Parts: sequence; C-alpha cells; structure tokens
Amino acid sequence: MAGYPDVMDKLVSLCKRRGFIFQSSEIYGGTGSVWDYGPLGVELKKNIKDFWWNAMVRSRDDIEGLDAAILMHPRTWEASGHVAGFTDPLVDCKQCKARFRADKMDPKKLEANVCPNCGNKGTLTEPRLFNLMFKTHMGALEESSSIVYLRPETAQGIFVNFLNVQQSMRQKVPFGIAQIGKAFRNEITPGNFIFRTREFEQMEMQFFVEPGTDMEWFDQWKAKRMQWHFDLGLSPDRLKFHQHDAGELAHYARAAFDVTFDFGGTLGDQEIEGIHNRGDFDLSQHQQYSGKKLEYFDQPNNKRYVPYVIETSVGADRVTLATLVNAYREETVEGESEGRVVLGLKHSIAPIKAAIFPLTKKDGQPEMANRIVDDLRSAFAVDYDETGSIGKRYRRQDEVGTPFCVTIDGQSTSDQTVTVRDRDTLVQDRVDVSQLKGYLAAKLVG
RNA sequence: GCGGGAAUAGCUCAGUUGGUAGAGCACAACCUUGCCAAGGUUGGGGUCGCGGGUUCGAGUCCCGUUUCCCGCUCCA
Repeated sequence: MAGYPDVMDKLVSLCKRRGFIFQSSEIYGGTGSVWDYGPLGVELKKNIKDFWWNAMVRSRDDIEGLDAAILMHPRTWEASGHVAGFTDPLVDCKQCKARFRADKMDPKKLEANVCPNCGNKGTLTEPRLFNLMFKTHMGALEESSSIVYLRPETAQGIFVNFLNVQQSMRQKVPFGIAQIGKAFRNEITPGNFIFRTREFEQMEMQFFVEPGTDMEWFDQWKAKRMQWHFDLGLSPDRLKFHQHDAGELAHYARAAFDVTFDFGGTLGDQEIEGIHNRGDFDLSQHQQYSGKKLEYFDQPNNKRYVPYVIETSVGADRVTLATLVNAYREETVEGESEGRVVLGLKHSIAPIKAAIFPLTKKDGQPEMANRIVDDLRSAFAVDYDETGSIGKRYRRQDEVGTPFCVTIDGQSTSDQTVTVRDRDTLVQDRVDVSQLKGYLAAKLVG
C-alpha cells in the first residue's frame, strides 16, 4: 500500500515559521502537548469554526447555538459517568515494564499476580487510578467540597441545558443544540502535534429525537457530516467511516461511527469526528442525579418521553490539522529550477484571501497598492508585501495558502488595471481596479 | 508511567581527542532587476533546553530535570 506521504515534520516547521502554530510557553522549555495558534493559525481555525457554525446553526431553524461554561457542578460528572469511567485502574509489571488496565485483565491472573506479558509471578503493582479529568478548586479554600473539574467534553453543557433551550426557543423535537468550546483531558499519551492534546476544542451538536426514530436520524447525520468534510475541502479519498463494534462502544453509546482522515505516513487513518447514538443515557442520568425531570412533552400526540440523542462531535484542532495536511503540497513549476510549497486551502478557510504587491517601490506603485489594500480590507483579509522579488512574494503567499495575489505594475498607474494571479492555476487575469473587489468576491465564493 | 533516541540562530543542521560557536536557507536595510524563490553590499540575531558537578577550561564528560520523537500502554 502506497499511502499518503508523511508531511507532518515539514508542516510543524512551516506552522512555526509562518505563524500558524507555536508550542505553548516555548521560552520556558515548552508545556507538554499544548499549542498556541499564531496570527495565521487563529484565522484558519476561526474560519473552520465559522464554516461549521454556519452549516450547523445559521443555515437551519432546528438547531440552536449555545456556549456553556467550562466549569460545571461536580455532580454533572458523576451523572455522566466520567468520575467513575474516566478513571482507569492501571497495573504495571515491574519485571517486563508492561502496563495493563486492571479492568480489562483476566481476573484470575490479576488475583494470582501473574503478568500476562512475561508470565512472571508477583511482579505486578497494585492497581493505581489515573483520572483523566483535570481537577481544580472553586473558591479560596481547597476543601474537598469545593473540587470542580475542567470539563472533559462539551456535551454535558448541552444536556443540562436541554429544557432551557427547548423552552426558551419554543423548539419541538426533533431539534438540536450546537456549541464550540474547549475541553480538557489529562491524556496519558498525548502527541502528534495538535492531533492529541490535553487542552482541545470541540465542535459538538446534540440532536434530540423521539425514541424509535433514532437510527433513522443517526444515518442521516452520518451522511450529512461526511458531506461537510468534503465541503471543507478534505479529499474524499482520505475520508472513511469506522464503525465501532460492540466491544469498542462507549458506555453511553447505542451505535457509533467515526469519521477518519488519512494523515499519511505512520499516523494513517485517525478519528476526526465521532457520530454517536447516545440513546437516552445522558438525559436519564441527569434526571436521576439531579432529581429534575428532563422529559419532552409532545403536545399534538399527548406523549411524554426522554428524547434520544444523536451526537456529532468534531475535534476543531484535529480538523484544522487535517486541512493543513490535506492542503500541503510541493510542486515544480514549469521553467523553474526550484519548486514551490503550496497550501491548497479551500478559499473560504484561507487565512489571507488576497495579497497586494507593487511590482516596484517607485512610480507611485506602493501608494496605489495601499489604496487597494484599504479598499479590500473591508471585505477580505488582505496582506501587503513590497519586499523581495515578485516571484519570492508569490512563494511566500503560496506557502500560507493565499488564493490570490494582486500585482500593481507600470501599466496599472496609467490605465487603472492590475493583474490577479491564481494560486492553483497560476493564470493571471488583467482586472480593472474598480471591479477588483467584485472580481475577487466572485472567485472566493468557489 | 516504562524503555530507547534527541535538544546548538526563526528553520534544517555541522561542530575534531574538552580550548569560550559555524553553514545554508529565512529575516531586515540599501543597490540593481521588474510577473513566478535572480545578483550584490551590509546587518540583526545563540548565556549551545534548564540546573548542578568534574576540570585551569564544558556545546563536548557525569548526574538531575524539562520538552520532543519512536515503541509499550492508553485513547468517551
């Protein structure tokens, strides 16, 4: 199997050099597996989040937005199963250094203290608990009653607000609640750049449906979400569904599919989105733990029920990484000795839409270029560059995925036309300045 | 957490048996050119991840530590 090339190292380097992603607290030696988005990275990620929000919330009547707090009542996490289920009892073999989950081991071997790997007896440590939730304290005193958790998933903020949203927005089942926000997990093994980090951002939508119609909705959302990834510009060849079998299913799930993206190299296919049928697990749990009814009353049919939930959950950082990996390419230009590096980002998510260059620093070209920049700024993210040869400036923009470069030359100042160069086709159009904004707007839609 | 490897300029890396740091690219200024990484001149940048130790002297040797990579493990 050929597989896609491993571009991760080059991408990490490019991301740092060009202001997409920096390691957190780098001057102190870096903080483990935490990353900061730089000037271009924050634009890219924001564009991706907007693309999701528009598809999910703005373009539909039946999904409402939400921004729930990161800190929630501690009982939330007992109800969700995270206090118990997010804690893995781990056993280490002192002899062969292998590590196992005590709850997944053969109970007889655990009881007899026999290592499943090397077979030695009496070399296993006692099971030790690793809770994957970050803990902190609410209030000034560090008393046990004041322990709160940084949320390990955003979903619970939606579940506890189910009735608030439904009633305030007068929604009828089926409807959904969507939110984008940070979540935190003390992963044992983070890594692979921004793929698995301890602080990450999720884009989640929980769709509430009548029990019995859930599998139908599940299939519908599966298809819809895959299409979204296509629309984002990810190569369909690199996207797949992965179905969870019974053993893989999370404690809450009735059915689950991952959308995987082929990151190439040794990383290969990895989950970027999960689509889960959570049944009524969460709402029922919260009913039980809070003592508050979380039922929906279907007035026309005079029915009362706890809705089932279809969840779609995308890692914003993972999708951002996928778009970068997907977009990265090196190519040779005809008649050129040196190749170029291009981020073939879809126009709508590119951090910079157009770069404006004066061909020379003389003859009023920089002044004309700056007037154009000022004019376009209200409509697009634009960049101005007058340094170095024109070819070098094109390369700089190619590398950060800028779709269009506008060049002001000697002819421009007399006839008020400029050339617009397309990142992908390298075709240059001569465009009248008065029509430039409309010309770019039309091209950028595609 | 365990085992192995690594850390030197913004990036990629060199650095001899220990003798106080270099290259290419990038970046900035100027000259020249003017539509796809041209050329020239000049310049800014590194307490060699951090902290100890050995030594007359440490990028180099030793110990600790942090971070990254690979493997194990794990991954709601």
